[in-house]
Amino acid sequence: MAHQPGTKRGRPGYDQHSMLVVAVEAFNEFGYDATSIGTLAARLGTSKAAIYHHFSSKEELLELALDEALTALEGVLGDEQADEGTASDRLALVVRGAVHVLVNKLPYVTLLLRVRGNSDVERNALERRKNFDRAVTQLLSEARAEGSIRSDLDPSVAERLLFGMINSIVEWYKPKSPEDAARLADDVIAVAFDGLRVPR
Amino acid sequence: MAHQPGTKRGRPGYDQHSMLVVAVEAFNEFGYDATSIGTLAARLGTSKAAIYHHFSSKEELLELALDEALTALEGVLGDEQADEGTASDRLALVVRGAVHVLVNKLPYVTLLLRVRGNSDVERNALERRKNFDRAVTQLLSEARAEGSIRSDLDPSVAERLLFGMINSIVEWYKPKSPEDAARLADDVIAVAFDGLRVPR
DNA sequence: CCTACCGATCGGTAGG
DNA sequence: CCTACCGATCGGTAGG
Repeated sequence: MAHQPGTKRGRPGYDQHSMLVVAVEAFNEFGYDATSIGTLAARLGTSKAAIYHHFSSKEELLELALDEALTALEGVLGDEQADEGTASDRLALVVRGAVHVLVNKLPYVTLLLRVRGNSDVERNALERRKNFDRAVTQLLSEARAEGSIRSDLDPSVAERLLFGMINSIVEWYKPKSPEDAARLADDVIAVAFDGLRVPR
Repeated sequence: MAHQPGTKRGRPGYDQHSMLVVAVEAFNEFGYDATSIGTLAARLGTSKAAIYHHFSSKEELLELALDEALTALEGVLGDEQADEGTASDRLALVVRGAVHVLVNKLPYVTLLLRVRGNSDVERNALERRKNFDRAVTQLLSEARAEGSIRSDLDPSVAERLLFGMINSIVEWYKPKSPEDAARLADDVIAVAFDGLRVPR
């Protein structure tokens, strides 16, 4: 910020972040490639040049949006590492944290999960996601060594199925109350750890 | 077919289906929108006009590919309805069948799962997916009424989490042997029904 | 921030 | 007369 907080100078237009919010919405609706800067300008009620005032390229919009999601997800791992509990407890903490990030950063995570690696920005984001998945796989291995996670299945397959379930939330979740998000995290943990079958 | 099977006339080029296979690969690699007919022609080693000989539009390529995935998935429901077992048994049959369709029709299902509804063809495909999901939700309700599925969670949330896990397979599965696909189906059923925790 | 544009490439089609 | 194309180019629109 180059000027005092709270003061407004120049036109009462968009700042970088409020423009990013609209852009990410459009990217999720039409797909990143299919969203032209022209379409975006129309949505914002500005010109294309107005967008290039805040961002140097279409890809910078994508990069900033992906970073928002990845920083939040990586933060969940930071919380976990500080914990003193068993691997199983820390795993539950990561699952709960990831569900909350998905819900709180829904549009950014949605965009992240659709990245395919078609550019350096996308490949970099995929690399950060891979590191996250590796850390969770490691946690699953530890929980398995503890005897709290079933041993008849490969930890990396388990990780993919677990986060396949978690990540799919972006496909259908409609933001409601914070209690709703906590309930969803409980449901995910219940299904992931104990399955759909009635608890025996 | 207008001529005898086995006979070849004209150039030994692509037929509609072999061209579709290459197109679907490209759509999954770059995204449907980001894949131009020109790029496709380059991959095929043909001209754009050669593609338009076999397909009336780019969208017809998408439509035929999506239909291949949807027909296979709908077939799984047909198998289930013929079964005489409990709802729980039929649900397991659908899960196993869906995993096999994902593996056997991997590129087509991958494409289907990335459809966002940006055209009539895409919206029609989403409608057929919704009908599939509705049928599975109904099956989960029946299994719950039977007492075989936990009752502390909404059947439609359960369906979304279950198929979120199943569908995520397209993000990482690399086709290997048929035994491998059967093993994957077993793993999915184990995690979905009994969870990651050690069986008590 | 706007208007006025650029080099290039898009999906699709012509005649042969 | 068929299937399977080619070289060239159309009117519009993309990101910048």
